[in-house]
Amino acid sequence: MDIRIAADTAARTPGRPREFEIEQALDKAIIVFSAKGYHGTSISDLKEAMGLTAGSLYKAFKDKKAIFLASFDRYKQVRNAVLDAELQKAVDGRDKVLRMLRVYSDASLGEAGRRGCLVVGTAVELAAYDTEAAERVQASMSRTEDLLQALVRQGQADGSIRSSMDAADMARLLLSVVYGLRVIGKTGPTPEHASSIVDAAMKLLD
Amino acid sequence: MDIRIAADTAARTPGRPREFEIEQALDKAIIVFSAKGYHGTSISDLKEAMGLTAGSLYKAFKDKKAIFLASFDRYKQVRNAVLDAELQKAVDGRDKVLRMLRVYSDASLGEAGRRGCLVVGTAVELAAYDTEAAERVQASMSRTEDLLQALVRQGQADGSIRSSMDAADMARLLLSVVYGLRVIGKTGPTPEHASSIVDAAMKLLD
DNA sequence: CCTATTCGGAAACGATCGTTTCCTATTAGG
DNA sequence: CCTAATAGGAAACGATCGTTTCCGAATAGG
Repeated sequence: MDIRIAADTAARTPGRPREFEIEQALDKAIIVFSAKGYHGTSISDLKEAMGLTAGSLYKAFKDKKAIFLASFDRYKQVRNAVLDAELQKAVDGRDKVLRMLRVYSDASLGEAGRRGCLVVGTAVELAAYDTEAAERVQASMSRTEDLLQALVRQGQADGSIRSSMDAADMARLLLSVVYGLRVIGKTGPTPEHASSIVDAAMKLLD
Repeated sequence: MDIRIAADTAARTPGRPREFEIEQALDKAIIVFSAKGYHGTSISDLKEAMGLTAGSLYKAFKDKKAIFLASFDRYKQVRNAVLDAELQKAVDGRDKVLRMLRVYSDASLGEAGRRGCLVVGTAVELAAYDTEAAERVQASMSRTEDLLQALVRQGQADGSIRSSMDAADMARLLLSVVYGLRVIGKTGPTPEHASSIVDAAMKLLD
């Protein structure tokens, strides 16, 4: 069985092999889509940013929409990895919430902040009339809300977060705060500005 | 002097008079721009929504960008009027904050919520590379933040809001909450969902 | 009444959009 | 070594984009 698996992983697809890494190309696409939005990004923009010709693009992806959705999925994967790594450093529930807020507030600063969040961007630009985009946004938002709620519950269980407020309500408010941070980040707040929002939000946990 | 003013207001411009009201047309444009964004809205979309031909559009506005900016300004004017009317009903500072949050939360529900906020949409889609759009977004956000801060200070002065937290910090957090509400509204939260966010935010004032 | 000016509307403009085609290059398998 | 299959790349596709032009209709001022 090991042999068969080894053979499978070693197996190459027939024909000329691709000369670029899909994920690296998507990382470039994410930057363009985040800054200019879906409709504001042309295939020419993507060709330049990803260093590919139209032929290679359309062999790797069905159409522009597929490039966008793949970028969205890759974005979620990368951001979730950053978040998970940060959460592992936390000592209790309250610390986890704090670190999560800081991940969002850091992402809202400077160049990355002006570039923006692909989830927020997709929600604002596409969710109203594109079902596929709306589903991914909805799933992403639910996931983030659920995570926040779990962190709050953990903090309430370990005593680091007050239990006098419903965890679900607290999570929804914090969800609103993090997306708001991403919106405010588009016009470039100062680090002090962003961290004051995080600090104020944390007072809710007392 | 009264006579001169009356003559001025009565003065008509030469040539054939315009057959539509600019502000009514802009109200239609706002709906389209909010739902589909700037780049997602074509001149054909605007023609259909506003009930105009390209000729009339380009005689009333320099170009597509000018239509958008005029829509943005009109949107701000309309929303500010709604907000001001609501604030006048309030009995104290805390009540003003509550009513302001409710104005945003109401706007985030149902069809209007899915359509979205033109300020948030412009921030997300255009602010990163369009200076003119970024300036208006920045001005709008600052104005909203300043208003929130003034309301909080008023509440702290009349004793309806706790003074143990800095008004500027509180205002920034609430600013983040209202923009977050608008983002969440794009995927259609339930009224209970939205009002639970408002209720949770109000607990910050205790 | 005549002239100047603006509007409404249809048609047409070049530019750019997203996408496809076609040819060559490069690989795997028999 | 030959065949099948895929990738890279340039050129070209029809469609749609934002915008302009042109013409008849409607108004104000002299």
